[in-house]
Amino acid sequence: MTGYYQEYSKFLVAVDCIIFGFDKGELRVLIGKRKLNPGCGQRSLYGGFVREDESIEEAANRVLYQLTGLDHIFMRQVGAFGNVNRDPGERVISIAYYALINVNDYSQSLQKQHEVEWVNINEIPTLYSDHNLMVKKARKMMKEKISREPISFNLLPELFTLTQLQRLYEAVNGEIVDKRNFRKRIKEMDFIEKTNKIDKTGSKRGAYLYRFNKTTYEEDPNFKL
Amino acid sequence: MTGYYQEYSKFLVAVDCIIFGFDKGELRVLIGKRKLNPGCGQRSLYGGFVREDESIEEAANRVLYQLTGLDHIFMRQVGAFGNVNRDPGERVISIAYYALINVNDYSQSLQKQHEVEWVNINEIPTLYSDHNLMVKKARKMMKEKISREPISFNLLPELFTLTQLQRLYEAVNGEIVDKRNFRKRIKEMDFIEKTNKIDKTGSKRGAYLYRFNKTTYEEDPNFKL
DNA sequence: TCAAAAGTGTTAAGTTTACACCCATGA
DNA sequence: TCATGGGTGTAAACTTAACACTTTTGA
Repeated sequence: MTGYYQEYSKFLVAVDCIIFGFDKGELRVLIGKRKLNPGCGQRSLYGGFVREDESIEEAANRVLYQLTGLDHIFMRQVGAFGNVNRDPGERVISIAYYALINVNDYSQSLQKQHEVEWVNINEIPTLYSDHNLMVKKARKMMKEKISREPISFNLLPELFTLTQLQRLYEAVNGEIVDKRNFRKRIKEMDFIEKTNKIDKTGSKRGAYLYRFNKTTYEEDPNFKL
Repeated sequence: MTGYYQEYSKFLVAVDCIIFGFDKGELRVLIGKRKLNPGCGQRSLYGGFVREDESIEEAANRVLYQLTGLDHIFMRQVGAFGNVNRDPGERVISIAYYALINVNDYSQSLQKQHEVEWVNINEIPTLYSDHNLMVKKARKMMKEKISREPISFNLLPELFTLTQLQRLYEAVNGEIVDKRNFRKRIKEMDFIEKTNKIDKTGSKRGAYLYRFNKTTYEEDPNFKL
């Protein structure tokens, strides 16, 4: 023991991830099955313990990488959860992070391997420990942020149609919006660029594909949806 | 050792408090001097280590009580700070909380005893470790919240004038607002009640004192400033 | 009597909302 | 040919912002 603060208690610290995805018009969360005892087999968020040589943010990135094979995932801290008995095994302080990923980037095989599945945000089952609370807070924070900052694009493919983008906002906000009003606002944001490519998978006529231009956004960050 | 998770590392966990006050038209933060080594004597937020028998929220309440002698302080979590080398002594993961108090409730003697002082939010000196970051994030979160929820009253005496309330909003948002427009919006909020008392300390003429009615607010929570 | 803060309404500008039809295509 | 989703503009309602003078009173 070489520390300065020897008289104080130490705690296990974990990270838990609320991973949002958008598919078939639904906002979804990756829910897994707990691999450790106690509570082995219960439905749970995916998480892991923080190691001595990494920051909590690095731990969250590591855990996300373990699960998805993806790097540089958009991620924000939800907060620390530290009730004394929140974990039935032993005291654990857990830091929750939410992440936004494009469901197409996540391989089916890794999904099966880790026994995780996409669950509609409105149909989350009872989860291990206080994970339902974490999901609730993450959802609220994400909803706030998505209307002020252009983070929605993390949930979509690089090229997307305006209808996809609209459905995403509708799913997040839980209310449908008027198509013409929505598109009017999009037109005012120069950083949502129309390409000359057309997506024919969603309709017979086809819809123009758009792209988020980060550089243009940073020149004039006037986002509001 | 009786835990389930024996193979994982444990960490010191602390709480640090960003205590906001409003006085003489200024938004201020309580800044102290660090009592422990390393960094003893440096300017710092007030904090303390989490104990085994308390949640992190309880720890924050305890620390706030130690410092101010006040209970039931309005408090919200800012987030967890967990870089590996954030504390020069030993690895410490710290959870920051911001608190709102009425400066009149805080006795001068306790203030001297703990060697803390109110510092204008725009003149915060370099603080220990990552405490400047914590203050910055706390300020941002508080600013967001104060315009959506009626938390400003925690910074004011029970009875306050509309000018005081306006100055508070101006200090938090960093911009002055039009008096007539401000008062118009106040009038629409029934839970900000005019009393028949008059404060004569701020002007010769005197100004009506108002009060926040929590019950009325909860019946119709239509706050927006 | 005058300096200093309290109190009070109206109008223009800007933003948000409501609303309906034609288009292109594959089945 | 028709069902399906793609694409487009205008007017009314509402919200926000700009703006100036009178009142009260203690020094």
